[in-house]
Amino acid sequence: MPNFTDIILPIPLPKLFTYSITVLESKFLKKGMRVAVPFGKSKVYTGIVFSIHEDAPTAYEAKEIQQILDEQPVVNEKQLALWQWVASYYMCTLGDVMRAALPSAFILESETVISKNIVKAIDESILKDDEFLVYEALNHQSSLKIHDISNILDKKNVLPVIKRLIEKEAISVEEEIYEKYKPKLVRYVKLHSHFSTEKALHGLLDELSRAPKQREVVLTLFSISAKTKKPVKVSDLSNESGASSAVIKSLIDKDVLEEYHIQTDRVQYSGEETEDSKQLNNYQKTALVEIKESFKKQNITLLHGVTSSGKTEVYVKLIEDAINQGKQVLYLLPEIALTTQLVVRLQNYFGEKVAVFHSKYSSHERVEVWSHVLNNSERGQIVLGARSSVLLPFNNLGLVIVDEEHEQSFKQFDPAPRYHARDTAVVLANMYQAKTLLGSATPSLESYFNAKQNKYGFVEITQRYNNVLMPEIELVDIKDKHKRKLMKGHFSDRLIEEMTETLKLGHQIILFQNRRGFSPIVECNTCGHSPQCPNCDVSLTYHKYRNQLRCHYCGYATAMQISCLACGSQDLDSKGFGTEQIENEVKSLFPNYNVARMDLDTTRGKYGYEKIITALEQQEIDILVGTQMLTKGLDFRNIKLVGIMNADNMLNFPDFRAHERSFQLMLQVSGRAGRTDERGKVLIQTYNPYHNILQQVSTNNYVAMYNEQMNDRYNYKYPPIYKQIKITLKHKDFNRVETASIWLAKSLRQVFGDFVLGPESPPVARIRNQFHKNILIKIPKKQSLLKTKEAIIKINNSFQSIKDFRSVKIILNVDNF
DNA sequence: AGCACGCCGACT
DNA sequence: GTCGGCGTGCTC
Repeated sequence: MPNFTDIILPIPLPKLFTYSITVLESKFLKKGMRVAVPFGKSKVYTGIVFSIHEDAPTAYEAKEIQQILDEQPVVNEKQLALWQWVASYYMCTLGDVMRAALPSAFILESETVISKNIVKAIDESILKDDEFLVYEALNHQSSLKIHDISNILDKKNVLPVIKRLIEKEAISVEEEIYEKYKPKLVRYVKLHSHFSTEKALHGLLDELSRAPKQREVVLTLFSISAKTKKPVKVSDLSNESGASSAVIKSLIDKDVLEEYHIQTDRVQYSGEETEDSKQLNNYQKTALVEIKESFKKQNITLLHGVTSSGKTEVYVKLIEDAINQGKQVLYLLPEIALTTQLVVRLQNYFGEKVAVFHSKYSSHERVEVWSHVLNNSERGQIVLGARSSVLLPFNNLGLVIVDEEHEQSFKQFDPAPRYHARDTAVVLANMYQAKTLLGSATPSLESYFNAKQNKYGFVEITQRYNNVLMPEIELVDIKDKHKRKLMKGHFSDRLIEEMTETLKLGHQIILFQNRRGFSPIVECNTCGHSPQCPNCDVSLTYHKYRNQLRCHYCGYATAMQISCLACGSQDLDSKGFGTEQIENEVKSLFPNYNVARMDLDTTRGKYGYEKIITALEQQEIDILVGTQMLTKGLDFRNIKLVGIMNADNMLNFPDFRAHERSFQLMLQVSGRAGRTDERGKVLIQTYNPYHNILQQVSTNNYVAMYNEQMNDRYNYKYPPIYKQIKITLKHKDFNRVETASIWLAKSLRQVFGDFVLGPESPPVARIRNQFHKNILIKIPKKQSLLKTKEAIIKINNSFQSIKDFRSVKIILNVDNF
C-alpha cells in the first residue's frame, strides 16, 4: 500500500499538498514534523506534516518528499488545531499561520547554487560578455549564488544568462538547502588526557619552563578549574592569564590542551531568584480570592483594576499557583511595554523560569524559546511575550494572562494571519482547559460587554496601591485661552503655571501629543500648495531634526524645501503640530531643564526605548514629550504632572472606536501621574471641554463611558453588538479597483443586503502607489459567522474568476478593530 | 508567494 | 533583429 502525507507549505495557497512517502518514512513521520519537499520546477520548501494517509491523489502524481528534517515534531497536535482555528476564523491559509508561528530559522528555503562544470572544458569564445563574466568569476570562487551573480552583472534578472550557460554546458546548478539555526557554541579547554598522571604533568611543566607564557596559561587553567570546579571557557582562560588566543592555540596544537564545544543558550538570564513575591494589600487579596472563586465557575475572568492598583502583584500570585501545579503560564502584553521593568520584576520572582519572546528577538533566540516551551523545560515555564507568543508550542498550559487587554497592538493588521492575540489566547486556553485572566484599567468594550453578559467572570480593584489618590484632572479650554491671548505656542497659561510649579518642586513632567514629527503639513502662504508624497495621497510631515519631509505611510523622505515647489515663494508656513514641535517649544519655555522626546523616531534600534526609560528613571529627564508610547508600563515615582497637549485630534479621528480609544489613552497617560503618596495632576487642553468623553475622563467614570458608547454601538450596528469583516481591495490602477470594488459590493449585497457598507475610499486613498477601497460587512449576532464566511469565500472565488479583477489584491480582515 | 512561459515595446 | 518589460497560470 502506498503512503502519502499532506503538507502545510508556508505559501498563501488555501490547500495542503500531498506527497508520497516510503513505508519506512510513514513509520517514522509524525504530525508536526518538518519535511523538505520539492515544489514547482526547482524550489525546495520546508513544510509541516499535517496528516499521514494512504489515499492516493487522483488528479496528479504525488512527488516524493526530499528529506525529513526533525526527529520529533516541532509543533504539537493542539498547536495544529489552533492553527486551523486561526486560519478559519481569520480567513487566511494554514501557510500564513505557519509563517507567523514558526521562527524563521525553522523554515529553510532552497537556494540555487551555481558551480563550474568540471566534466567538460569549454571554449570560452562561444560565451557572450555577461556569460563570460560569470564563467570567469567561477574561476576564482568555486560556487556562486543567484544574488552574487546579479551583483557581478549589476542587473536584476540574471536567469536567462544562467540558462544559456547551462545550455552551453559551462556551468551546473544545484538547489542547496541549509539549516539556518546554528546552536551557539562556546569554546572550552581542558588539559589533554595524557597529562592526567602526576608524573606526566611534572614533565610537561618542566618542558614548558622555557615557554613562560604557555606555562602561565597551564597554571591559570589549574587555578580556575580548582576554584570553579566547572569546565573552563577559552575566553575566561585568556582573560585570567592575560595570554593571547595565539598562545592558547599553540598549546592546543601541541596537544597539551584539548578544546571542545558546548552548546549554550543565546538568551541568558544571569540573575537569581532574589525576591519572594510581595505581600498583597487587602484590595489585592480580595481580588485574588475573587478571581480564584470566579475561575471555579468560568474559564475567563476580566480584572478591571484602576491604574497602579497593583494588578501585577495579583498576576504573580496566580502564576505562582500555576507553576506549583507544574503548569505552563503565558503572560501576554502589548509589544511596547515589554522592554520595561516588568521583565526584571518577574525574573526577580521566578528566575530562569521566565522566557521572554517578542519581535525584537533574533530568529535564533526565538528558536531557543520555542524549544524550551515545546519540551516543557524549566526555562519555558513562564512565557512573557507579545502577540506572537500565543503561537508557541505549549504542551501543559495552565494559565493565560492578557495584561492591558484593551490594547489594539494585540491585533495583527498587516501580513496575514490578521489575528487578535487576546481572542486567540482564549481559544488556546480553552484547548488546554486552562484559565484566562484579562486585565486592564480601561477594558475594551467587547470584554466588558462579555463580562456583563456573564460570559466572563468579573473582578474589580478600585483603589490604587498604597491608597494613592487618582490624579486630579483639569480641562483647559484653549479656544477661550486663544481668544484671551493666553497661549504661548501650544501651551496655555495654566499648563505653564503647573509646569513651573512642578519643576520647582523637583518633580518630573510628561507631555502627551499623539502625533509625531514637527508639523503634519507645510503650506505655501502665497499659493496654498503643500508638498505631497509621490506614492501616497497624504501631505508630507515636516521633521525638523533632520530637516526632512517624510511620509508616515510609506517612509518616503525628501529634504525640506526652501521655497514652494509650485510658485517659488519662500513664504512657507506649517500647520498642526507634533511631538518635535512640542519638544522645541518646551526647550525655549524651560531652557534650564532637560527635555527628551519619546516616539517612533527616537526609539529605533534595540535599546532606543530602554535608554530613554533609564534616563527618566535616573531623573536625568525633567520633561518627557511623547506619543502614545508613553501610556505603557512607565512606572515612575516622581512624575507629578501629565499634560495632554490636544485632546481633540484623537476624539475626531474617523473610526467608530475613536471615543473609546481616546478615553483609554487619556486615562492611561493620566495614570502615569502621582504614583506615590502625593496626588498627581493632569491637564487636558482641548477646544471642546464639554465633550462627553472628556467629562468622563475627568471624573474617571468608566461605566458612564461604557454605557454611552454601547448605546452608540447598538444604534449604529458596531461591535461588540455586531461582528464585522472588512474587505480591502488594492491595485495600482484606480479605475480597476473602482469597478472591481463595485462588482464585489454588489455581489455581497445580494447575500447580505444592507449589512454591506461601501465600497468607500479610505481617508488615505493611495498608499505606496496602490489605490485602496474598503467594503465593510456587518454581521448580526444571530447570523452564523461560519456561513457568512463561506458565502464571502464563494463570492471571492467568483471574483477571482473574472480575468480583469484577478490582479486586484483582496485583503480580508475579520474583527478589523 | 515564486517562477516559467509568452507576448509586445525600445534599443544595439 | 534581441533584450527585457510584465500579464497569466500553476504549483502536490
